[in-house]
Amino acid sequence: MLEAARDVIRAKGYTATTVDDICSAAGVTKGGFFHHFASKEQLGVAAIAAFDTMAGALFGSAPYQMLPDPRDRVLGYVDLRASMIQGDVALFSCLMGTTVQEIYATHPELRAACEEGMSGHVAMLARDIEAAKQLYAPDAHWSAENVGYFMQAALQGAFIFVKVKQSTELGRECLGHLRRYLETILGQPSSDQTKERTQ
Amino acid sequence: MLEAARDVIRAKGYTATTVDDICSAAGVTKGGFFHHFASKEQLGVAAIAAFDTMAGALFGSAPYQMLPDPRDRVLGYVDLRASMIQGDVALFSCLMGTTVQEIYATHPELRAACEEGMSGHVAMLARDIEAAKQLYAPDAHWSAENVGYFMQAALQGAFIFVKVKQSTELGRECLGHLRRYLETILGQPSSDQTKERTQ
DNA sequence: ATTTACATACCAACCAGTCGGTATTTTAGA
DNA sequence: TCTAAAATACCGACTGGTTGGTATGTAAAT
Repeated sequence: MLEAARDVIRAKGYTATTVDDICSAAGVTKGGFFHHFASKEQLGVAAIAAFDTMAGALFGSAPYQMLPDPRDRVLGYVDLRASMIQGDVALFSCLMGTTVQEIYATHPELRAACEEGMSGHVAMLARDIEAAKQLYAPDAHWSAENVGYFMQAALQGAFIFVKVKQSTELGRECLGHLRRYLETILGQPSSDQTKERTQ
Repeated sequence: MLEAARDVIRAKGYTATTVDDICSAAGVTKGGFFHHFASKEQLGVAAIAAFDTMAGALFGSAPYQMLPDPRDRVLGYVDLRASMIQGDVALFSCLMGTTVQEIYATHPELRAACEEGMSGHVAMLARDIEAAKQLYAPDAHWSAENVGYFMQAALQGAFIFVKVKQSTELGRECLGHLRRYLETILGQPSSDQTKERTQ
């Protein structure tokens, strides 16, 4: 049911998604729906929380987490996200980024759920960024948390352009620029895989 | 009427915006509305076209366009956008970026209108980027158009985080990172205004 | 006289949420 | 262990309000 909501909302947007849409996608009836959720908004909050948990598990157990160098982990995150940009955009885009655009001013609880999920994700990234900064750019005058937000902003923006231009390649290329920026501020990488990444 | 649509849609999203919302915001009745527009979707297309025209005029006549160095014009664009990130997010965010998130899969005409507007905007940017590349990074293996898309992606993502975190400062800081990236790939700037921009 | 620019009243479809009821599972007592 | 009761899970018809869009009318402009 939360999975059905996740997929339908990413495809149609939160407001355009009806409770009946979710019910038929999940194979339940309206009575069953409102037995579990007090309102459509509460389902949204639950779906966002579930999405956040899933994302945390996905990236927390990703292979790049095993890399010893924190800079490699930061770049590994970007590479993994780039590799996920393929196929249907509704299946790899971010439920929170999609939802918050519509409801930030009208549904405070949903907005708060998005904020918690996204801030937590950035905090996870910021740990590796901070460690990499200590190693490679200790004197830089940017904050790790801020770089984390910029990474997510570039990612969310990439999703938007995948939707506008209907091109996953464009999304991957945006992440290529993000990667090059991170390489720059975290010092030059040891290998020369940089050139390959940037076409 | 198009202005009313522009502001209401940026605040509530396209789907949640009702025709009555726009009518009361514009001081017209429903009859008047449907005299000028065949449907809600057609109004959306017209509002996006008007928004695009306005944006083209705004940036086309901005002071930074007079700068002789194309690199300064690219950075001037980013600075202008950063300076616009203040106050109510509904008044400086992008109608197309907001709308396309919701309707990319359900309203093909609206999506096409967003694509045309955003691609055109990127093309405008790409001219200056290309000129700056010729001057400062002729051998770089990125395309000016691609950098333009990345700039817009970072900008759109910054808008999302202003909405999520309700902080215009965060948005400006994201553009600070974008600026630093552009400085890097277009060569170091002659003046030392870089440090000021990055806090 | 005809078109344009609006207004008013209205409609059919749709929406989130309700309500009474039923099947299933869990709990509790003998 | 068997059973009564209570809680839970789920169903599907219904509702009151809303929505995009229409039909009809009117005043001004061309």
